[in-house]
Amino acid sequence: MNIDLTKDAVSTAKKLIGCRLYTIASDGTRVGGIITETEAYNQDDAASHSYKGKTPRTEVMFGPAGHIYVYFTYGMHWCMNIVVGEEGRGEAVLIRALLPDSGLDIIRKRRNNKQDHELTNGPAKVCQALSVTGADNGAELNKGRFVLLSPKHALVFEATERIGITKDRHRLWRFVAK
DNA sequence: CTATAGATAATCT
DNA sequence: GATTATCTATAGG
Repeated sequence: MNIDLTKDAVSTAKKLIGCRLYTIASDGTRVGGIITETEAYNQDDAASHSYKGKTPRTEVMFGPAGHIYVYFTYGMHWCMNIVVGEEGRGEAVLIRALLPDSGLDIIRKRRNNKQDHELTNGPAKVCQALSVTGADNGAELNKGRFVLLSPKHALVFEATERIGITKDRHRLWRFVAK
């Protein structure tokens, strides 16, 4: 992994498109694939959990880059971010979608045998497929069960408005591979 | 294919 | 008490 995660959230969110993200299953299988959709959040952004400063929930966001920030939402879903930027700035990149390329059997099982195009095309689906929960909050990439690898090939992407937010909609901080 | 309702609990006001 | 960085099932075109 040679991506520099200590740059700002917007540029890092773009660089993460095409990277490969996996978690290691209990049998050693790598489960995950190529990141195809990300969103950037930082402390100046009213849509960000870090906007109002450090709280018990957002503590990890204000820690060092390269750790995982996991949050629970809508009463039933987990979503995962990669903490980026300089420590203390409260920046992170939400992993919204993957193109699975490893551990497909495990992913299908965890995702209740959904159609292939619906396995990991949403942030809570990614967490379910990679078995990420609140227990993983604060974990460090490439140390424990999380693996992040550089892209094999650069991907073309576009910038759009972020999904599911009501504040600061105008920022084009969602990045989607074409 | 699009549109919409309902589920359901942590977090913050 | 309101909001929420969502997903699924279902109804309709």
